[in-house]
Amino acid sequence: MLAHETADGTVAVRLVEVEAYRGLGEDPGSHAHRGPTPRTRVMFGEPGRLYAYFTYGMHTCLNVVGHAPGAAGAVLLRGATVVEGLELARSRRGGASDRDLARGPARLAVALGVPLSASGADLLAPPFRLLVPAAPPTAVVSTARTGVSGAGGGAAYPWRFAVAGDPGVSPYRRHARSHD
DNA sequence: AGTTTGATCGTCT
DNA sequence: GACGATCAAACTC
Repeated sequence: MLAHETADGTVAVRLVEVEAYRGLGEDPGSHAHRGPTPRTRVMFGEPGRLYAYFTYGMHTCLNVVGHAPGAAGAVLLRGATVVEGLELARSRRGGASDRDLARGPARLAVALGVPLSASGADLLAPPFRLLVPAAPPTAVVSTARTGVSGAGGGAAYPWRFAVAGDPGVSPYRRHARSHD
């Protein structure tokens, strides 16, 4: 579960879909594939931090940095259901259905009210709160990652993990520009 | 210094 | 199912 507190209040979500990315040549789909850059440097640092990036000219997506010592990597938060601050999440998402409030990585960032500038923040300290449920979900499925182009998008990297059948899981989409 | 591309979403058909 | 929005980072001269 991840919570974020602002002057407007607190929104908390239960994460039901994530994707894993690694760095340094091990994972062609990762932003950290070619080593650290100003944007991705946080992926090479302390686990438990936020890696937020801006994409498609208008969207912010959130990752939790997490990897073995000396490695690099992060987990993209792709889908969630709102468990606290429902009214605030609704107002931020302007008219979307309750199911769609945090169903998708960019929607999730909007619902939580996390700005791009928060990248690098410690998710274990205020205004954030990140915790693992006492009873982890049992029916977790792994599939190919969503929207990833090139070699990282195939079945070679089945690093998308979702709670089976949960309404907060986003629909699978293949990469927008992969034609045949 | 110029070009390309995207870990997406909402809207329209 | 298809497409446009919109811009920063990364890549190519």
